[in-house]
Amino acid sequence: MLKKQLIMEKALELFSEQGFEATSVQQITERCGISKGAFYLSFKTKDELIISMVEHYLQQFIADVDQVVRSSLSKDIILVEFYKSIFQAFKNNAASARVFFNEKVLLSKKELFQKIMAYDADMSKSIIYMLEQLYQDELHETKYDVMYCIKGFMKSYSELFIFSDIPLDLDQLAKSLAEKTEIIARHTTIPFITEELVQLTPEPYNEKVSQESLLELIEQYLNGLEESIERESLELLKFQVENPTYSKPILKGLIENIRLQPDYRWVAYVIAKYFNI
Amino acid sequence: MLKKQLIMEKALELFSEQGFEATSVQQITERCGISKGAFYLSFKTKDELIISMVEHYLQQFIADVDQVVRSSLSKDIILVEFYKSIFQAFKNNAASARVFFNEKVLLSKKELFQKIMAYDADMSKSIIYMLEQLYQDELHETKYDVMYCIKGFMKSYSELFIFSDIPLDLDQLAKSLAEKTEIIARHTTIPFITEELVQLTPEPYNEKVSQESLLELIEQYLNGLEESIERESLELLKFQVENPTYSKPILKGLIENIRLQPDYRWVAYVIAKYFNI
DNA sequence: TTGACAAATGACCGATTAGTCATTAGTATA
DNA sequence: TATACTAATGACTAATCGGTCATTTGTCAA
Repeated sequence: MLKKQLIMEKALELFSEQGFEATSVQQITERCGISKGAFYLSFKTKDELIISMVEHYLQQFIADVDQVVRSSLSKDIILVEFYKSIFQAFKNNAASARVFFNEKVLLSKKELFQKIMAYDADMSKSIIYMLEQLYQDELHETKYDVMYCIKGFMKSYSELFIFSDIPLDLDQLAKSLAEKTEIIARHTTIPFITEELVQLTPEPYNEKVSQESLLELIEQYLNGLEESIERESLELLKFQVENPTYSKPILKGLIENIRLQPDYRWVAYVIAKYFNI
Repeated sequence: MLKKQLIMEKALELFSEQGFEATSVQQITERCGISKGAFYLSFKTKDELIISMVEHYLQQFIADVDQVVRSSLSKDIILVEFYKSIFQAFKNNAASARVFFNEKVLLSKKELFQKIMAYDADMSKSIIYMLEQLYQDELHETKYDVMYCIKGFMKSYSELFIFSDIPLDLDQLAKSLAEKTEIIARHTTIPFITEELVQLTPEPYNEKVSQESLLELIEQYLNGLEESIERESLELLKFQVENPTYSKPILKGLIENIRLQPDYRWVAYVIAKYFNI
């Protein structure tokens, strides 16, 4: 487990410097100070490595954003907090962002392409959820356009984090983009992304979380967790997946316990989705 | 010259299908129906090929956009025409866009990275020029933010062309984005990209066009041009570069002649820049 | 100290790559 | 036809790649 993390860290550095295809397994193992054989004890192939890395990064990102979106923050600050969490993530993981948001070589690997599209759809859903909470019926036809604009702001402004090292005022940035979003939401009258258009775009194949696969996921995360409140919470939740008896508030509380552990936000996100919380 | 074009075309197909690194020179030559040796008569290395392709594509794109921006279209339609030209380019070159706007492997090649940044800066300048024409002093501090938003819209909405084949109404799209741009420009009050921030970002090394290099470029384009009004115009302009005597309107007229030939928009753009037109 | 097992090694393999160059094919001139 | 020149070929090389596996090293309990 630790070896896997080491490899992923060092590989990220190298991919960020040279790109995925241009980095050899040899180079990765050299930087890790391990042998080539040891690499293949952790990952079956080089592709499995990059897939794991992409999943890890995107899962964190999506779970982070979703947490803000589903939080009970008041309407007037939720947009600001939304942007803050996004760019905080960019700042903290500039190297990852460089590799995964840009290196679309990844897209030529069909398995990854599917997954990335699915994660992107998750992100879209979170944004739409936020917009619906914020504006309810005020946005008639322009909901999806506002969502596209938000994603455009993210893409455009994230370059500041990816291509330069200038220290940036995240609060100011978040405020500025929140205002822009607000303005677009309030004033747009000509929609382009209509409901029909959304229907036309092929729904990315989003593995619906089965009870089985969720139990497997939880088991996997339990392995990395020593005796603690978080572990107990996760164990309780595992039983609940098999045999639900607790009320929603209790479930939500248990999930929040898990979310406190940064590396466990993804499993919290998936469980919350499973219980529709 | 023709061989080069053939190679670039077929290579684009393959890169679009498999990515750059995953495509071998062998595959390219096979699809072209030529030998491996013949490839190396046209390009010194595989890298030189991808660099040429990126340059060709970006040059077309930038020259197209700049033409609209510098045109004498009335203020109320220029934004719409601007977006129309951009997405027309995306539509016509979806394959190129797929490869060059996304495959940022390219960025790991430092020479290309520099060039792409320089082209991006050209694009930014065109957009800023347009905004200054449109809003003059009405935009105080938010000029650069509006520019970032425009680039964000481009990035976000271009996905529709890159990841799906749904037929899209370009007019509607252009109108919708023009409205959004207008709204942002009129209402934004909280800037983030300040003049100082722009000063801080390292000016991309933009080869200033020397007389020599311009003459070389013109010569290169003259080779591909048979006897015609366009050729005569370009020849006249060549003499003007060496020894300027004509007035601006005449120069502008000659440049417009060149621009009529689609493949020659780039040289027209560079000459116009040289003469400050 | 021994023996049993797991963890880790790195030499090795077949496949593939970018790039070269001696050779040939094609064409224009005399 | 003979000569001279360029355009084009593809077998070849040296290097590198992802991945394997017989072997060694390290770590336990007995």
